[in-house]
Formats: sequence, structure tokens, C-alpha cells
Amino acid sequence: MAVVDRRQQVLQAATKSFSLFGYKATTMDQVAKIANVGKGTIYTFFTNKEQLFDEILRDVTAEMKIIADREIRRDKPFFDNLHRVLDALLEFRSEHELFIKLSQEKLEFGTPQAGEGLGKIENVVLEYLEREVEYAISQGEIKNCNPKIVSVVMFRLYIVLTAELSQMQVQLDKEQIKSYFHLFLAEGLAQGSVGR
Amino acid sequence: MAVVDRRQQVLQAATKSFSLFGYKATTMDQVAKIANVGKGTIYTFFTNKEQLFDEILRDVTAEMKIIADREIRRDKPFFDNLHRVLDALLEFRSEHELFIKLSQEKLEFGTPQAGEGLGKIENVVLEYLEREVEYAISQGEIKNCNPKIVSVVMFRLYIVLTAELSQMQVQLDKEQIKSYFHLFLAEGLAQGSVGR
Amino acid sequence: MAVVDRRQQVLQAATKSFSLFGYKATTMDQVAKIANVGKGTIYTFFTNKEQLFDEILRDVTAEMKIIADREIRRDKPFFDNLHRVLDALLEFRSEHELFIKLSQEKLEFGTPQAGEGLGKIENVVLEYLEREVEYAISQGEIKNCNPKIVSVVMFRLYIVLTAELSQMQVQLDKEQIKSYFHLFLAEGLAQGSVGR
Amino acid sequence: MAVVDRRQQVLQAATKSFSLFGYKATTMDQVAKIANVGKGTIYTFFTNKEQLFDEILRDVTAEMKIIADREIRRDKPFFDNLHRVLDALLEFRSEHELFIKLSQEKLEFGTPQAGEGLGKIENVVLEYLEREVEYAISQGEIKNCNPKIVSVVMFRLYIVLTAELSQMQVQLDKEQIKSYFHLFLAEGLAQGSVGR
DNA sequence: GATGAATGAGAGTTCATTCAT
DNA sequence: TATGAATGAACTCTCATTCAT
Repeated sequence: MAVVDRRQQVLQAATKSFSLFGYKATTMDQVAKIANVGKGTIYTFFTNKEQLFDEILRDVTAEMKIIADREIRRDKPFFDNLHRVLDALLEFRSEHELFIKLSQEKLEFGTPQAGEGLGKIENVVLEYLEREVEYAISQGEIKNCNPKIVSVVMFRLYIVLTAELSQMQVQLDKEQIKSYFHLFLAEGLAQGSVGR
Repeated sequence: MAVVDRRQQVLQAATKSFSLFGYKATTMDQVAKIANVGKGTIYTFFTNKEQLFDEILRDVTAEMKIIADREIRRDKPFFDNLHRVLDALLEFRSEHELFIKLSQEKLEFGTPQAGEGLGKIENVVLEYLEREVEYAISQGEIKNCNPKIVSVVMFRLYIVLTAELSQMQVQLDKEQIKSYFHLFLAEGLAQGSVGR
Repeated sequence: MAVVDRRQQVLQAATKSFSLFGYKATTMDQVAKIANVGKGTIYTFFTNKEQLFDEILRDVTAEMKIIADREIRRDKPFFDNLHRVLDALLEFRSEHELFIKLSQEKLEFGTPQAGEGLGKIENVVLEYLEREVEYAISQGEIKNCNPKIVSVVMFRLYIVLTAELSQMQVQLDKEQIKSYFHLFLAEGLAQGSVGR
Repeated sequence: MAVVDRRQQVLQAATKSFSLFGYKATTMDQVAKIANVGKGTIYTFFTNKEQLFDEILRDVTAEMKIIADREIRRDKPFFDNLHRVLDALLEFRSEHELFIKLSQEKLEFGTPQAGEGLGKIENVVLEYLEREVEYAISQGEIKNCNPKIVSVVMFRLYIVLTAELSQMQVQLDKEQIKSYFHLFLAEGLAQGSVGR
């Protein structure tokens, strides 16, 4: 084991601090201190604070994509795949949740002139979801609807159930999350709509 | 009534700037300039930046509550009421949308260790929704579920459909918004679930 | 009795506030409020905050001069006169003390470039004292010494005994003040020097 | 040892500016400019303006205490010690004078309702003097009197003679200062009181 | 004359970023 | 290469002063 991997140290420290304190409240000094690294060192790996943030987001996104890809079986029904992916993702819930939620802060944070809605990173996720939804529609598995809209709603729903609610002292376990995810996405609330 | 109502000017300028650039990126200098008013003038009406922000949020919240109260009829079914309230709220969509979304930024903005989730203002909305959901459950109109969770999801769904999507260049008209709101909340996506 | 004398109201309010909170901490708003007068009104009587302050100082100084003049008898010994003047001045102690001390703050406060030491106002007092000391020396009543130095010391001694000490929770009554004034100026501390 | 000791530069610049312009009239921009240093640099050494000021005051105080301690001999008479301490202190007169005087401004500066008189720093000096005076009284070297009062008077006398007068264009050399110090403290002005 | 709403220069402080070592 | 001392632009907020009413 060589001298510790400074890049990793920074990445971990930044993730921790961003998750804990938010984007604005995280100072580069803090990150450096947590990473046990000189402040200047951060800038040898990352152009600036924003880029550091984006990198982290990209990493999480990539990791989630890999997880999802691993679970999806083309020959299985949409909601079946959805469940398995959710299951797998929720394994890493604690790693992702606080952080993912932050993507929002950051995005709205700058909103420099032309906010295109969710950030570039989220768009990767959304495009992924969109493709899956499109496929499910074409298979007649879900109702005919705008895939973009559905994917955004799915994304937000995931964040609400995994991150936002836990911040509001509503703790849900994996099963409950999956169940509510299914409730809103598949069944609807109306009494008399098809049960699970 | 003076030639110009400076308080209103400030309020409008601030709303515009907060919506456009976000909380942090909005400087008091900017607000003053947009409002065509001296910087100090802002401070004759509002204690500080935070209070100015809260005031705007509070106003929108109050307005929405009034609108909702006006539409709700205890003798009508839940989804019926929901539709009418949505209808009425969407009349003011352009006023509310960008702004409401901001409530989130501000809240996560500080994230001083222990954020309790959505801000105080949103909590007013949530409590309101919660009561309505509880009532609907007790009437057997919607499935048995955690009212808190449902109300948070409803709140987010409203924001996604009215504000977030339009930021992503997906323009929905009133009817579409209502329709999607109903889709997720009442029916679910699954083919074979009860149609509208 | 005409409509209240606004100038007097301002003068009194300002004196009160300056004494209580100091020069810097006294805002024109505060003075206006205490005086029950519009802020703009102050500026009809006084050019600016500084001039208002100086005016008050001048008034106190003038009053003290009148008091002193009334007590001084050319045919009486120096220390005799000194005692009587002190006696008379101490009658107004509560009015003067806090305030006089403030002269210092103000003076050091600005010290714009060229502080000439004590302010213009104090110089009036000092010149007065100087003349008296010169006279006393010429009469052989007190030791030969630099009158300027002695007068400055006398001035400070007065302030210390009447104002500064009371701020330090050392309360002295009139007799004690006179006695200490005499101790330092006339006798000295050294054991064996001539007693009172 | 760096090319330039920035902390020292700041300290010197601040001392100079505080002495010259007073506490309030000294801006951090100014200090930075004089010190030939970025404004932010000041904040790497000192928490804020107040702390910078206190630090300077503390330094002077500590230096004076050391000087005094070095000169005091318990087996020598009070006035003898006093003279030697004065002698030593006056060696550094130019360093101390302007500055010491400032301690006053700062203290009266805030005057938040209940100033307790001189600031914390001066209190160190005063307590020191008080102990010495108490000892001298117990030894029967000086008249029976309130040590607190005497020490305050001594402190002010020192400031008047070293700093205040020189600001008024009355320049005194070391011998004159000592002589006047002795005059007021030991002998008194009254003709016929014990000579030196 | 009296007013007080409006003003804006200027204050102290923060922190992402740079660069000499 | 790694560093952290140094930086200064940019921020929020204050308050003496002005001037239209």
C-alpha cells in the first residue's frame, strides 16, 4: 500500500462534508482538514469546488447505473425489474440518500440565468429511466404516458422516500419504501383501484 | 397611496430575483437595483435577507391556503375536492411555480447539522394536506396509508408537475397537470389498474 | 407656553443619550425618538451629529464657567477658592459627570489626522484653569510649576474623581471627592508631608 | 524566518493606525494597506477587529508589567521603587504613550449601558498598582487612603504626563515627567508642604 | 417649518482560489 | 508534487444625512 491515495481521501471527505453540511456550508478548508490533506492539494485533482461536487455526483450516478444494469432482465416484467433494482439500490441507501438529495440544493443553488431544470448529472439518471419507461410502454406493461414526466416523478419519488422523509423523522425500512414506491407508481391511492 | 409603493417594488424584485437566481445568488444590491430603490430602503421594510425571503414564502403559502379553503366541500369526495383545489391553484401557477420550488433551496441551504426536513413554511402546507388525507382515509375514500408520507409525496408531485418540469422545457397545460396528478395519485401506472 | 421648545427637547434628549450610550452608540434616530421630534428637525437646529455634540459640551462648559466665576474671590487664597468652586460644581455633579467624561471619547473618537490632544471645548476649561494657576503662582500660593501641566492634571483629576471612579463602582460623596482632590493637589501622599 | 513577518507588519500597522486615528476611525482596509498586506491576511492572525485591538493592548500591558517587576525591590522605599519603575517605563515611552491613551477610547467606545469603568486590560495594571499601594500603606510609607482610588489616579497621571500632554504640544523629558509625577503624588502643590 | 422615508457610502467579515516555497 | 499563507472580491447590514411633502 503506497502512500495513501490522496484523491480518494479528498473524495471521501468532500462527500461526507457535503452530505452533512450541504454545498454552501462546506468550505474547502473543511474538506482539506477532514481529508488530512493540504488545501492546495484538492486543486491538483479538481478544478474548483463545483467540479469536485459534480465529480462526486457523477460517481454516485455511475455506481447506481451499474447496480441497475446488473439487475435488469429484459425478459422480466417492468415492475419486476423495478423491484429488483430498487432492492439493490436500497442496499446502498445510507451511502446515497443524504447525498443524492443534495444534488437538488446544488442545482437550485447556482441556477445561473438559464436553469435547465435538474443538473447534468441527474439528466443521466433521467435518460436511463426514460429509456426503461419507453420500453415498458412499448411492451404494453404500463399505461401510455409521457416517459420524461414519468421518469422525473420516479426520480423524485425515490428521493422523497429514501432521503427527504428520513430528514423529517419518518424512518422507513426497505420494505416500506418498496411498498410505497409501488403504491404510488403502480396502484394509486384510490380505494377500489387494483390492489397489489 | 404614494406614487410608487416601495414595499411592493421590493417584494416583487426580490421574488423575481430569488426565483431566477436562487437565494444565495441573490444579493441585496441586486434586489435594490431591480426594485429601483436604495439598498437601505429594503432594510426599512425587512429585517434582513432571510426575513425578506420568509415573508415572500409566507405570502405565497397564505394565498394558497385561502384558495384551497375556498374550494373544499366537506360533502364532496376527496378526489373531487383535490381536482377543484388543483384547478384553482393552477390559475396562479405562473406566480407560484418558480418560487415554491425555491423553498427547498433555502431549507437545504443552511442544513445546519440537523435540518428537520422541509422548512417551517412548507410544514404549514404539509399539515394542511395531512389533515385532508387523514379525513379521506377515515371516510374510506383512499387506501389506508401513512398520511404524512402521502402528503409529502403530494407536495412534491405538485412541485414537480408545475415547476420542475417546466424548467426542463416540458410544458404542461392545466389539464395535463391535473391528469398526471390524478394518474399517480389515484390510479397508478400499471396497465390493468382502474382507468380514469 | 408656546408649542414646546423643540431645540431644548433635542438638546436634552441628546445629552441623555450621549451620557447613557456614548457618542458612537447614540443614533440620530434615538435622539429624535427621545426628543419626540422628527429626525429632520434635529438638522434644522444642528448641522450634524458632531456639531450637536459640541454644542452640548459647550453648554456644560459655559455653565461650569459661570458657577466657577461666581465662587472665586480674588482676595481669598487659592485653595480656598478651589474648595468653594469644587463645592459648587459638585452640586451639579450628576448632570455633569457622565457627560464630561464623554468629552474624551468623542475627542479620541475622531482624532482625524492631527489630534491636538483634548478638544476645543476642553481647552476653554483648561485656559481658565491655567489663568487661575498662573495667578496663584504669582501670589506665591503654590509652588512654581508649569501652569499648563497643572491645569491638565487638575482637569483629569476632577474627571477621575467625579465620573470615572463611579463607573468602577467606587462611589464617593462630595466630601470625599473634595478631600481626595485636596490630597493629591495640595499635600501629596508621602507620609510626613504637611497634613491638612 | 520569512522574508517579511506579516503578523508583525499587521501588528505594527494596527498599532500605528489605532494610535493615530483611534479605534473606530481605523478601518481594516486601512490597516491592511498600511501593513502592505491583503485584508484577509489580518483575519488569519486575528479573529476580528476587537481581538486585534485587545492583543495590542495586552502586549503593551505585559511588557510594562515585566519592566515593573524587574525594578521593584521589596527592601526599598515605595517612592524609590516608583522612581525606578517610572525610569524604566519611560525608556519605552515612545512605544507606549500614544497607544496606552487609546485604551480609554476603546473602553468608553461601547459603553453598553453599564461600563464597568476601565477595560479588562487596564484592570490588570490597576490591580498591580493597588497591591503595591496597599503594601506601602501597610508599611506606613504613604498616608492612609483608598488604594483603589490612588491607583486609578496614578494610572491617569502617568497617561497624562506621558501621552496626553505631548499631544498638546507640551513636550516633557524623562526627568520632568518623573519630577511632576513626584510633585503630585508625593508632595502636593501647596507652598510650604514638604519639599523634595 | 417639520417630517421621516429614502438613501448609499462604507463598515467588518468570509472563503474559493492562487502560487511561492 | 504538496502545501497553506496570502489574497481580495463580494457579501450583508448600518446609519448620518437629505429632501419631497
